Amino acid sequence: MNSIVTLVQRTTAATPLALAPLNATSLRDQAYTLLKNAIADTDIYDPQQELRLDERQLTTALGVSRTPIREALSLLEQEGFIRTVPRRGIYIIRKSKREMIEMIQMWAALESMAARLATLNASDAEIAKLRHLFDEFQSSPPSEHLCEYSDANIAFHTAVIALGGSQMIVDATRNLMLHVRAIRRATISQSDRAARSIIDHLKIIEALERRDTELAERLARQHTLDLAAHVDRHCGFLG
Amino acid sequence: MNSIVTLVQRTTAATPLALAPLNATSLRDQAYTLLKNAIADTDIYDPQQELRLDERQLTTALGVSRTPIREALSLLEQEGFIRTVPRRGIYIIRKSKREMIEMIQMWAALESMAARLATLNASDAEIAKLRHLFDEFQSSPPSEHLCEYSDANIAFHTAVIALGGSQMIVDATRNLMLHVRAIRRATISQSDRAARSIIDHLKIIEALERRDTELAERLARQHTLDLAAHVDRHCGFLG
DNA sequence: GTCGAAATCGTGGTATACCATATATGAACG
DNA sequence: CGTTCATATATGGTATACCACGATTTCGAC
Repeated sequence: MNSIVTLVQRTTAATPLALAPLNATSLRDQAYTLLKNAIADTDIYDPQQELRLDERQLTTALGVSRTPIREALSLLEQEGFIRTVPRRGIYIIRKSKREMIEMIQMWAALESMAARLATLNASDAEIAKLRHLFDEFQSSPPSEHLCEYSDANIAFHTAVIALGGSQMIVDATRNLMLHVRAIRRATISQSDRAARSIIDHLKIIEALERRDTELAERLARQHTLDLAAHVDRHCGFLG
Repeated sequence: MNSIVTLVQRTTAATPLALAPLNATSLRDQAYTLLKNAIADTDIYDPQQELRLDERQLTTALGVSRTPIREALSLLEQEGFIRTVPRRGIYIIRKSKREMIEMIQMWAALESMAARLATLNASDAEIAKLRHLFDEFQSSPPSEHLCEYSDANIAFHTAVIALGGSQMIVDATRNLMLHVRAIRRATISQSDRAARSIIDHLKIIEALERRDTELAERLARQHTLDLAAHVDRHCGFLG
């Protein structure tokens, strides 16, 4: 592959918006992002879903050699999204119920710590923005637009974590999110979780506003641990 | 490299103990483990320390080609141990003070969650073993053997996390440990932290034994947050 | 002697060929 | 018809050659 082709490829692929970081990212990173998004958008808990990846096939699909593909797959394997079995293939991992619960518990630990830090470090303005996130959902019951509510739900938790101001926690939570998202989609429509969820969220916001460190931490933790308990009871379809 | 040489290399390198998993690990994984340990054993906060790695140099040192080396380095980069700068080199990362504090806070979040889970799920026998870990240090003051105390200190925290029963938390904490270990080594000898540390640990053990979920969680969190505050005050040598 | 341009070199990124071996396939033999 | 062993094939692992590009050095002009 000569330089012109390489340049064209990079230019076209690295311009999802006009504002590219000026430096073309490596093919490895592009492949990594692409594959990660693809996996995140796949309903891996559909029993019909094909979970096997093929290195050679990906190279032709993405138009690059095996090297950057393999490096990207190595990263995804370390993050627990895929598993490579020598001489068998590369498979997207279906998380077991136990693993899913552990991830939610870990999420609870990190978000509650973020809530604690938020009461100590976040500005009033930042906390106020959090409340605005939910204004639109107070007017109408969430059962009418579950899909948007699910997005707002995720946005709320992401915002709380960002409020904590710890980049380390933000990064650690991002991958957990991708794993848990599929389950959250499935559980939000069950029973009356959406309504209860809003109440919980408002209480968390109030605790943050009052700078009640212990309460905010406890509420954030318990809210997510409730999800873990719910998954434990009602998600038998997980391994 | 022919097959015999490869076989010999694998056999010798994969036998730290007689009980190898029967399947020789890949060169990538061997290089990964080797480099990770090497970095962990390096005093990266010594200003004199050379922090630059060289791919080609590593290949001759380990006797393998660049490919497995590069894949191993990719993993280490994702874990935050190194950073590759195109056309400049690969550098071991020195964590800033802020990053170090964030890691300790994250540690606090995860260990306190593990303590919570331990009160709910661990057996009495497992908790009892935790107390035995510290029997030897009750007889003589820890100031007399700080080095061993530091090891025991790490062993205690690792044991609490294991007691939680969450493999996810155990894995997430393992890398944090490597990063924090260097600092813990430096801080344990300062002031009277060792003595206070033992008192804290005993209180945590008591809470676990009494199955006091909230207390165990709170003590574990506060103990580690104290370390974060200590680093914040006394570790100006960090970036 | 100094500044700048050109050549060289060093380094990470990529492509590709080759290797080892588990699994699959099928033929031969009972 | 079933079992077994040899061959083929597929797949991940590794080695290596090449490339692009920035840093450094070198050399020449002023």
